[in-house]
Amino acid sequence: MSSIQKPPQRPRGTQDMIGEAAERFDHVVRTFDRVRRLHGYARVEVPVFESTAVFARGLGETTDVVSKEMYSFEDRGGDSLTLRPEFTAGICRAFVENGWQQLAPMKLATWGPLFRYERPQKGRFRQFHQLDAEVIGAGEPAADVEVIALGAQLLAELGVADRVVLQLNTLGDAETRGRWRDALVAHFSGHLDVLSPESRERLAKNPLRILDSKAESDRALVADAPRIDAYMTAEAGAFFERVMRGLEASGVAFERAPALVRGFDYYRHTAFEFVTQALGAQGTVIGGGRYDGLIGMMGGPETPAVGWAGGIERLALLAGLPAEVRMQVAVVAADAQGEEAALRLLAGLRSAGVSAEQGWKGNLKKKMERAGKAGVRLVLLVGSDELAAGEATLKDMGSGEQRRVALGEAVTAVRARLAGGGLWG
RNA sequence: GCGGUCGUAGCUCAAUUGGUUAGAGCGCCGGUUUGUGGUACCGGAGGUUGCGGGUUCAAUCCCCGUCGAUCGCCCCA
Repeated sequence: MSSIQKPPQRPRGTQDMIGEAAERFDHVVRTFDRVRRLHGYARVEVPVFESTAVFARGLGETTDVVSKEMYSFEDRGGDSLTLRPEFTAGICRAFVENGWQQLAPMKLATWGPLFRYERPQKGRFRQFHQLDAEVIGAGEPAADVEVIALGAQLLAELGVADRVVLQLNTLGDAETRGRWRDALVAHFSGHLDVLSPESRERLAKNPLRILDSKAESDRALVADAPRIDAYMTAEAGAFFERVMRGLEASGVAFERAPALVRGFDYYRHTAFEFVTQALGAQGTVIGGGRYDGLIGMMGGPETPAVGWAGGIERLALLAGLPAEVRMQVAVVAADAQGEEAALRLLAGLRSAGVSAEQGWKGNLKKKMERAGKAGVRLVLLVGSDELAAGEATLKDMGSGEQRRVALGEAVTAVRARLAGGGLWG
């Protein structure tokens, strides 16, 4: 007889969550869902996997995500598919495919799992989860302000705003970005001998990246590298100016981060990150920017857009535990005769909107013990004694007091007690 | 993909310079007589020391590999 030799193990970089971790995760998602409604973002659902080309073209062929981190596979029909490594490209694909430009401007929000084949670390997983917000079809700086304000309020509602700062930069328009890039390449190319190996690599792939190099040897070079402001077109400069003014008017604090550069090729103009010191190397909790060229590049109508993604695991690590959610009432049958009455009470409580659990395991003592551990405020007890009088016993687990109530009024009595704080009796 | 640290019960950790039945707290299960929880007392289950090799009379401890976690790099949320 053969048996499984080793119990299966969860794949590297994935997680099983229960208890506190699961509650924190859920708390982030629920807070996001509440706040995005306040801001008028509609829910959008897109597939977890797409044709590989959606991401390969959208993110830029040379980015790490595309060149070595995608979970790509061939399905049985021979098509190359990829588990989504980010949200934006898929949403844009949907926008183009379904002709959503008729609905523009659209404010969309979603959340769910993403996949990247990376070496796991604290706050970095192979299956991870993001919140996502996009404003599509709006080229006005007010849209940038709008979407950033959503992030700011989310952080405030999660109670982490004091540990997170908003770093803001602009990459300018296509012309600005191109000229600045050329200047940077020229600057760094003149000092190849000093440049760190990592940055020499970046020079070819994404020279802007060198600006936030952590290598000691790059520091001096970076310090006198050309700054974007010198290459900014008048239009791009004015745009950024209006974004900053808008944030100030919205009460969103930020700091200018001239070295902030985002990874994917599609970013233009505004780039921003909400960053914390509290999570080590993975300090970016929300990141995003404007990507005016992406939808046109995908074959759709030229459509400006801005958006961001937030790491749920990272936010959950920062945010405190939500207020404890506990069962309000436990219904307990004292003996076999009380079981049906207990089920009736349970159903009555639940349909009246009272969270209720039943004790079904063990003797009465055990059931009470479990009720105590569950932290319920009240216990409704029914057995043959109570039934003989058409009543149930209502017990307050805080004070230990108990009294009889008529079966027909038990639900009302429970609600009054829960709402009340009113005196017993 | 690169470098460092770590891996003992469900959880947090112990175990003298390698030495014989690997311990504790918490948690879990049961009990302290009859229909009542939280505190207290008693008892119990649970570990092939991540896995696989090697050195040794003897390995949780030393060596190698592997898997996983963790810190930094890279990248990014």
